[in-house]
Amino acid sequence: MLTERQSLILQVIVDEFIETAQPIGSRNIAKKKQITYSPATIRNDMADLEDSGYLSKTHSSSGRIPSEKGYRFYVDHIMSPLKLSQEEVSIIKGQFDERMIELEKVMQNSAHILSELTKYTTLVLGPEVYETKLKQIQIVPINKQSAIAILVTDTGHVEHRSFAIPSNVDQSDLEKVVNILNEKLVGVPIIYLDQMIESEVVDLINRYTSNFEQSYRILQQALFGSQSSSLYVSGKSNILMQPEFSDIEKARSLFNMMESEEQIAPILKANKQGLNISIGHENQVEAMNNCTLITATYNMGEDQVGTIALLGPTRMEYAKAVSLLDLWSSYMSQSLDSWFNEG
Amino acid sequence: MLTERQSLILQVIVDEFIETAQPIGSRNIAKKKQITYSPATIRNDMADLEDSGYLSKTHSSSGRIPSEKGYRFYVDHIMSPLKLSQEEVSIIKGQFDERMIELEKVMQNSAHILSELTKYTTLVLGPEVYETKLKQIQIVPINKQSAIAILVTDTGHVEHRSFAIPSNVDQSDLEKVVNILNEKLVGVPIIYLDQMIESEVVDLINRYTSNFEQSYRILQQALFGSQSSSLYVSGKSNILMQPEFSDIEKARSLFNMMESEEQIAPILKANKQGLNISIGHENQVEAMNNCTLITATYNMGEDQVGTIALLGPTRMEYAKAVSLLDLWSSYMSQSLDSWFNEG
DNA sequence: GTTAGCACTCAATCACATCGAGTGCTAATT
DNA sequence: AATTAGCACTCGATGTGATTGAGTGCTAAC
Repeated sequence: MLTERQSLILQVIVDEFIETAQPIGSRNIAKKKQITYSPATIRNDMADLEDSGYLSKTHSSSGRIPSEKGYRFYVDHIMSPLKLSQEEVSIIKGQFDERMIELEKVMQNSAHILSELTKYTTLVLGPEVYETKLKQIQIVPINKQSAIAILVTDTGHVEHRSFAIPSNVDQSDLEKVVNILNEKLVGVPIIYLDQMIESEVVDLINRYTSNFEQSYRILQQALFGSQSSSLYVSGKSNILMQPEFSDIEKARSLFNMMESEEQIAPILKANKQGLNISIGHENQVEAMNNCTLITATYNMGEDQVGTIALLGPTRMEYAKAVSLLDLWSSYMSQSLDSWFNEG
Repeated sequence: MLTERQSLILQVIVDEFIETAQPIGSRNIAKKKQITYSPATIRNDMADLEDSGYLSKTHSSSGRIPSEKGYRFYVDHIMSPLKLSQEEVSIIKGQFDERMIELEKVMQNSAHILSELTKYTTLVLGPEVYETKLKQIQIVPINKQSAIAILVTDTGHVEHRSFAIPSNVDQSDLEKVVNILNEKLVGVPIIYLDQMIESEVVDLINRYTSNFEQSYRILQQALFGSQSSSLYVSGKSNILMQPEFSDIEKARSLFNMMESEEQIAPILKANKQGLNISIGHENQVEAMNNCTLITATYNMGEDQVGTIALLGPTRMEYAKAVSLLDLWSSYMSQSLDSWFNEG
């Protein structure tokens, strides 16, 4: 375990490095007013900290920089939550002051605001569509051969998908099916729609329409095919501002990763309830090996419904990032609660 | 005007520079098999070309690189359209083979495909919503105080917007309004909706509902407020691969520009019918001063409905880019025609 | 009009010296 | 025993020439 003094030195080094991105030497540490020891003493502790893996050097006679283990210790044992400025608090709060109607807009705005406040990239993963409930199904024919199915959920989410109408399916068949679906399925969680249809609706449809097979299968495919997920990313270009990504190659690989939703969504989903910090190689994905990802979940009642995350260099302003995410997710959870209680 | 030989030399320099991004010297030009002159002769012509502004040097004893004027001449007078490979043609064609249902998906895919083929950034601006016709209006109440208005156009575009329901407006009022709107307005171009409502529908609504003022105004605001435009961008990170953007600052300013739709859309719209090439400072926006933007419009019958564009460094593969855009926009126009004739 | 020849320019590269912020270690001090 | 002062040492960063080589412009010859 670290001594009191070692811990203090580690703290100074991490704080300083977060700010300057430069290796820190013993003399500079000694100048800090919290520090009452001579450079030599500090050097000894620094050597110990390096031996136990909390610090490392860029070359044999350079100052020290925190290792991933060092950040980990800082995050777990040293860091204290940052008091956010009045302005920061009110920007986030303001976001939730208006009546929330469309969840998607809120998430979009949130991503934007947080990336502005932190200068990191913000990722917001909304509630899975199938965790919400069906509000209404609509079919809008576009021309003789095609139509659009629109599905609205109780979160105000609108999902739509086009499909071709086979020539032997009459439009009135489709209408009947839609009517039945609406009658029976409104209020059902999207995740249960499939089972529900099989168990309750199939017979009914068969009774009323002649072309059940086609009209139903088509609809099913259109509505329950690949769910468009709800990932909002903002401030991608902030990454370019970080000196650790002045190496174009690193920036490129991160950008490539962020362009594919399929890669990011599972990473965000994998995190547990509450706050999670993944530092450097704790991230499985190689492109993120010199990044830190901080995720926070938000809830609806007891259930975790979504995740928000900040992605930055390992040299991240941990205290600020954590405080902002904490604040945001509590507002968000609260907002979701009142939304569903009033609604 | 340029002599035959000067033009040839310019062509070699531009072609070579496009490929290598390095200044070209007279000896290297002389080695080309199309060239039958000695380095000294070429040097004289190069000096002339520099005097008249078609070439420039990076320093006093370096080879030459094309100036913007040089590119302009190349594009206007030298370049011949590139024969696309069988593969490229079939990738683009394949895109339009399936029956087109949702215009948006087509545009999304197109942006993706073209950025893959060119390694430049692709921007696709879809038909303005107001240029298309109304297919249907729907209102889906989410809870007591809020609802979502959904508008479907004949291009398969789905627009939705949430709004709060004032307490004194009954849901049945809204429904009546929606019914009237649908009866009277289906098939009307979105751009005329506003006038049409004032001239034809207002009286009717007043006759049937008690709370016309609120219900109508709300709907109007929801439906005809800020139109979400339809800009699709793909391959942004390709920019990072170009050596001219290894200067992080330039990359950053481009990224910032591309993050705001408000900045890009007008630029794309400003271009005239057909193919347009804006080289370097011909672009008004400062961030694009070392870029070339090639835009092509696509049509529906006689009317220009949208724009597709490639954004790359001024050192762009002009011939290929132009050929690809030409091919794409002809397929697209054709596809749109058959869509509206069959539909 | 074209080309050979030549002096000249300048970025790029390398070798070398210098500087200074930093270290590790030892011996003195508290 | 813990701390500190002192000192030799390391190594990146910076600066200075020297060298190289790809390029030019100009002049004179073809």
